[in-house]
Amino acid sequence: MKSALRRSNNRNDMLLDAAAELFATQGFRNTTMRDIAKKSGMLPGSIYYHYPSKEDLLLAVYESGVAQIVEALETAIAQAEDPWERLGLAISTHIEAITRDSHYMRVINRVLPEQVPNHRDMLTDLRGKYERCLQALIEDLPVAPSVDRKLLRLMVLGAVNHTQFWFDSAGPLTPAEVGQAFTRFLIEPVGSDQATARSSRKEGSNAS
Amino acid sequence: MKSALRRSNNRNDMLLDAAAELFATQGFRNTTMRDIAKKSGMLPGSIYYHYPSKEDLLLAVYESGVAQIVEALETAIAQAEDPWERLGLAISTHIEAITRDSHYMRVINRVLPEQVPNHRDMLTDLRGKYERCLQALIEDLPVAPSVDRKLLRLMVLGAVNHTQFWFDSAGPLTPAEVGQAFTRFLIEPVGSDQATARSSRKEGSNAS
DNA sequence: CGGTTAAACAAACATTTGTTAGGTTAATAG
DNA sequence: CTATTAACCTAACAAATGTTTGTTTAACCG
Repeated sequence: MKSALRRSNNRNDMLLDAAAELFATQGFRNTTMRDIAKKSGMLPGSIYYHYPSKEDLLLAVYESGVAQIVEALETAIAQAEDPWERLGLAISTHIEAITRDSHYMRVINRVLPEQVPNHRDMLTDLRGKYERCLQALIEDLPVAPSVDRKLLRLMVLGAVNHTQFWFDSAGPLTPAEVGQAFTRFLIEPVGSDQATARSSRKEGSNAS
Repeated sequence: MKSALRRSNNRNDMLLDAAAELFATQGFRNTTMRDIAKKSGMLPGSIYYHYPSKEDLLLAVYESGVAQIVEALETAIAQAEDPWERLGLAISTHIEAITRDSHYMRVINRVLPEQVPNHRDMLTDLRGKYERCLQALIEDLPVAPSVDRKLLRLMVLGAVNHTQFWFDSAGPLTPAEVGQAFTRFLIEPVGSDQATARSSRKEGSNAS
C-alpha cells in the first residue's frame, strides 16, 4: 500500500526554515542554494529531493507564511468587537509577526512576485489573500461618508508593511503600542489643537 | 588647461537612464550588465569605461535620484505656507516622481542598501537625506501634544513609499488628490465613535 | 531479518554573471 | 592636417549559480 511515508529524520522543516530566514534577511536573488543548504545542514543537490527548483522552494515559504499570518490575524481580531480596536489588533499582530514570530512573513513583504517569474501569479494571489484580511477590516470601519475606503486601506497597508524597515523589538515601543498609535492617528484628528480630549483607550491583549 | 572633456557623442546619460529604468523595474540583482548594455545600445564591456563596477553604476543612479526628488520636494513645498498643505504637496510630488517623472526615484524606493555591500553606507545616507525632507515637514505640523511625531512620520513615509505598488497614472485619481486624501485622513477624524458601522458605505470613488 | 525506498550525498555540468585586456574609431585640439 | 584620446568594440576569463546524475545510507514495514 502507498502510504504517505515520511521518516523521522526528515529535514524538510529545517530546510524550509532556513530558506525562510535567508530569503527574509537577504532577499531571493541574493540567497543561493548553497547558502540554504549550508544553513539547513545539507548539500546543495539534496534540496532538489524536496523541491524541484529554487522558485518552488520560495513558493512553499510564501504559502506557509500566508497561512501563518492569516491564522494569526483571525485569532487576533476575534478578541475584540469594536472595528477600530480590531484594526489596531491586526496591525499589532502584523508587526509581531515580522519582528518576532518567524521570518516567513518578512519574505512575503520583501520578495516581490516579479522576482519569481514561474510562480508570479500564484505569489500575487497569496499576497492578495493576506491583504484581503485588512480590506475586510477597513470595510467594517465606521468612517465618514466622504472617506475613500480603498485609499484608506492602501495607506494603512503601506504604513504597516513599512514597519519591517524600522521597528526595533528592542526599542521602547511594543507592537501593540504602534498599532494603537496608528489607529488613533485616524480616529482622533491629529492636526487639531483640542485633539487631546479623549486620549484614553482600553488596553487590549499582548504586550511584551 | 585640463578642462572637463566630454565629447558630443557621449552616451553616459543614456546609459544612466537605461540603468535606472532596469533597476527600477527589475531590481538590482535581477538586472545584468548585459541588460543595461543592450538597452543603452552599448556592449557590456563598454559600460566599464564610464563606471568601474555595477555597484558604482547603481550609486550614480541613486545620487541622481535623490538630487531629483529633493529638488522637486523643495520646489513644491515652497508653494505653500500652511504645514498641512505643504505635506500634501510633498506627498503629491513624491507620487508624481515615482509614477511619471522618471525611474530614478523608484530605484531609491526599491533597491535596499544591503543589496549593495560596497556602497551600503552611502546609500543609507542618501536615503536619509531624502527622508529628512519629510521629517522636517512633520516637525512643522501643528499636532496635538500626545502625538508621537516619529511614529506619524514613519506612518506617512510607509504610506507614501507604498504608492509605487498600486498607484496607476491611468486611474481616476491624480497624485494631488491622493496627497490631499492622505493628509485629510490625518487632519479630519476618519471615524467618529458615534458613527454607525456600515451605515454609510460610499460606492463611487475608487483608486486605479 | 531482508527488501524497499525515503532521504541524503558526492561530484560534476551548463549557463550566467561581473569583469578585464587589448584593439579600433572618430571627435577634438593645436 | 595631424596627434591625441574619449568612447566604444571585440573577445574572452574566472567565478558563481541553479541544476542534474549516479551513488550511498538508513528508516520503516511485512
